Amino acid sequence: MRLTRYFLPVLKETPAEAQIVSHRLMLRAGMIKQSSAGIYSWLPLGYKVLKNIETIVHEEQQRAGHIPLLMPTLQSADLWRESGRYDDYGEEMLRIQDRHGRDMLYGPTNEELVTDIFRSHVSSYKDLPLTLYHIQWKFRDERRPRFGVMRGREFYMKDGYNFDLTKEDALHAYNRHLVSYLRTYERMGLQAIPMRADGGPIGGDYTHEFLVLAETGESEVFYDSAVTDLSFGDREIDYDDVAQCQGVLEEFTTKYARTDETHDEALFNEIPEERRRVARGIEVGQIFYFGTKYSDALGATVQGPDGKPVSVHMGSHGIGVSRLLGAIIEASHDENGIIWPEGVTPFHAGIVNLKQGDAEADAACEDLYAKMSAMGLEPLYDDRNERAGGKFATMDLIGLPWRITVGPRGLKNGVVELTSRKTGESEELAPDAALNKIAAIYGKQ
RNA sequence: CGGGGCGUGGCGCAGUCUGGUAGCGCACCUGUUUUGGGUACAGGGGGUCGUAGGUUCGAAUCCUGCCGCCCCGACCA
Repeated sequence: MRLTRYFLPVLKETPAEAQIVSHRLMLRAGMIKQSSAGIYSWLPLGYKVLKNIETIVHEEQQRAGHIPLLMPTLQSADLWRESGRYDDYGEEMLRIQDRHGRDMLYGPTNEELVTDIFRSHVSSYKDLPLTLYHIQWKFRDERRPRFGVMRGREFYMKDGYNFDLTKEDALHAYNRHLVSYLRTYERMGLQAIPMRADGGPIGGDYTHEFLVLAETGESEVFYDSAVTDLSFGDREIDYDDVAQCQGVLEEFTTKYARTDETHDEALFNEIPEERRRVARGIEVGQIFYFGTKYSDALGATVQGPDGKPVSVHMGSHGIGVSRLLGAIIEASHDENGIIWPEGVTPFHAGIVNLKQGDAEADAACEDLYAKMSAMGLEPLYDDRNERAGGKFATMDLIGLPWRITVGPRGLKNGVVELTSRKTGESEELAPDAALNKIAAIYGKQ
């Protein structure tokens, strides 16, 4: 993309309403525009990152054998009356009426809808196990939306639901989700620690929240520092292997890691003192096993081998896709702007032309741009007639991991400059060598 | 929902106390200049002062209602 043809409304000054760094940077980098309290338009750059994150979530869900579908945002109140949650959910649920006066609602979650789909079409134990998920906009009418996309009223979320014949099968689904979530967050350059959590209104004995450590996190967390040494890495996983999934769960959840909801001071104090950590975290996902709560309420049963109806065991699992943008920025930025992890960056690299209009510099940039595109990489070429300082400031703000700086001075010696956004380190390389290095980083060679 | 604060060109703000018909910086447009980390100068366009009502010869400014937004707390992906 050429910057002169793009829409990137960056701001030099920070809008007054933004208090935390991710919100400020998202506004300054032209990623979002607030529409009303807790509701945002996603401008091109923000939309691009949102879609990148969504893609990773889709890929990892499907790798784990989960099946995508799409349910509506607007739901009939009838199903919610049937489950008993129409009255229970309270003020956070946005209730509306259609022209016929029928009660509708903007879905805050989808247990009712997905269970309805299930009971309409699944009637035999042979159809199990089944895990359905979707990524869809949700609305929860927060009393006090804040922190930009981290606590919006409208938010984009992956929610999935597993249906199993037995508790054992459902617990394997639980483990499978925990494993797939570890992979998902790592691909985004995040360390998200599974922590024992509280069931809340969804209920359930088994539940973990995934937290990204950040000073601005809303939850207080207590953990053994050994958990931050754990990394999923690129190990092979067979998601059908019950023992392997169970093993990963044990590896990642045995050490003490809890939020303030479930914190146990006595257990915490058993950790060697030098490994005790009290910090803050951003919740970016949660998994539940809740048994037959919804299947009982909504009559989701299958016929077992003996011909008798059995309520299915269910769990639900969520990843806050829109919230993740804020969480990633909270975890990865500096005083000059965002530092995107390579897994989610909106463009693979920036090309800065230090002297727009100089025939040699223009030609070198065009050549880099064409070659990079041919390699399947997406560069952002700053071809504005701006001064170097302005171009560098923009690149730093929007946080592309790599920048190629092209100017007449370097070209005289046959080199361009390749700079890492994260370390700030630069090296001078022949243009093709710089390209090869970027291609290798993104596995395009 | 309790407490606090703020609404003035796209953004950041001054002006409000003490009423006299709107200003600064950034951004934008034109020209000159400059060009390896946000050049300098000159000219220019753009504002129902959140909104409705009231007081007054006269309201951004004083009074009242309403709306919107932000922060702290309690609650939540």
